[in-house]
Amino acid sequence: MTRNSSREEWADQIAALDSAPARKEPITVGRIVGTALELVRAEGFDALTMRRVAAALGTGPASLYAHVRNKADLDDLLIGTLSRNITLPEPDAREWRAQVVDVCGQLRDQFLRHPGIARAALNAPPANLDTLRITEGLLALFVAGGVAVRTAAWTIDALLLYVSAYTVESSLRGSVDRDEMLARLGMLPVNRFPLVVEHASELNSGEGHERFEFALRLMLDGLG
Amino acid sequence: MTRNSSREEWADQIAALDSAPARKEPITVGRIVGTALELVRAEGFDALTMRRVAAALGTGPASLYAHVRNKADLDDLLIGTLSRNITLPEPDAREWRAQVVDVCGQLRDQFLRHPGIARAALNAPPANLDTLRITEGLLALFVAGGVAVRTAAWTIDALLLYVSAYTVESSLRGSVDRDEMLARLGMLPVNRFPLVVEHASELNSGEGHERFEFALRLMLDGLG
DNA sequence: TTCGTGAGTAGAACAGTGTTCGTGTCCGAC
DNA sequence: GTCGGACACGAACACTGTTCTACTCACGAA
Repeated sequence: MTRNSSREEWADQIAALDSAPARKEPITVGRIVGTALELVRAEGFDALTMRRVAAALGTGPASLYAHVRNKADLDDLLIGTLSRNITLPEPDAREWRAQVVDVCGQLRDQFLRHPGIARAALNAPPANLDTLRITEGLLALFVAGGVAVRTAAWTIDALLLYVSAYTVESSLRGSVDRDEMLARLGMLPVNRFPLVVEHASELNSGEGHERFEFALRLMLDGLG
Repeated sequence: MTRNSSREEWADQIAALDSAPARKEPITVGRIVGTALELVRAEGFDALTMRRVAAALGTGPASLYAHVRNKADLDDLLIGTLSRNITLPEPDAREWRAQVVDVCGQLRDQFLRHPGIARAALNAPPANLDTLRITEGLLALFVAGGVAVRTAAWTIDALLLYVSAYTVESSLRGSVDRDEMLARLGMLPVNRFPLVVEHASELNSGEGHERFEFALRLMLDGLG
């Protein structure tokens, strides 16, 4: 050990006075998922890169691959943790439909709180344990409502697909300029788009999540 | 001009005997979209790269940006051309539902023929002229069926979202190992997933596009 | 106490990606 | 015939996910 190297060590130790407490806590899957989720919440799904997560943890991207197989694997973990936040109600045969709508609403809100993450939900494998928990819970609601299992399974499939698609779309149009949209529709040639032009305002109607709940009711009211 | 350079020119001219006819035809938006679509059809949406498209056209990626604003712009053009392939039926009040199902089926097939392109459809701006043509056509069918315009508009929105989500999902699971899936479901703890385990086969049922048509009927049968 | 040993960490690099800059080149209109 | 402007494109930039390869360092065995 030369004098120089001991000097460097000395400097490192001094620098470690600040960074040590951050460096010391080991990298775990939990910390990775946590910072990733926070990153998505703050800057959207496109900002979620291995480098950004690693940097937020004070390290390089290579360190993450000891705990996570892939970026795709990380995505699955994210939607898993999101799914774990969903509370499944005790089935009540008299208002099972409202309970289903509530669960879907929870999912929607979880997804919208983390803009763009629904894209990961569409790509996630259907065998994920946490999403299966939701499927189980929804299935129980349908069974309580007296719906045949096969019908219930297919309806649940459609519902979850719709929730994902809805959240994907509505999280990338951040508060659409409805006026702008109406103006554009107004510019269309009436002979080619008679209905669209005439009912432009109806096409763009729907406050908050009206369209969302409408679609859910559409699928549920035909059952039982 | 040295002798050498004229030699090079000579060599270039000889080489041009083959590449000239390919080089001569100018790059147009149509040729870009065509080769891009063919690329997606052959190798999937992930293989759609500016570089790949440019290479297939015998040039570099920079050349594309004279005709296309973005990759996102190219994606929009692609789903535009796909939408233009949809044939809209003349509304028949007696079987308007079947007509709607048919149009959605055309869309589904177009998307599945180009695996993964549905992801672009979800991100496409709703003001696209070609998709508005489809909206107009569907709206006409609903109006012929006596459905209120606002209800029709919202239902169409839900339908198109579902079609996109369905095709996204079913184009990335290339012929799922249903046996594998059933085996995994069988390994689940019965106390936590009683319904899923018991009805595993029902959960994975559905041949061809049965689930697809079921979901469409689900949304349509509640109307009118 | 000393010595591995193996898991966890991380720097550097690779093959890709979308996109832009500046230079070139060639065709058509004056 | 000459000029101008649209088009084409090589090179480069800032990114991305991922892997290779060293390297540290705490823990248990001899």
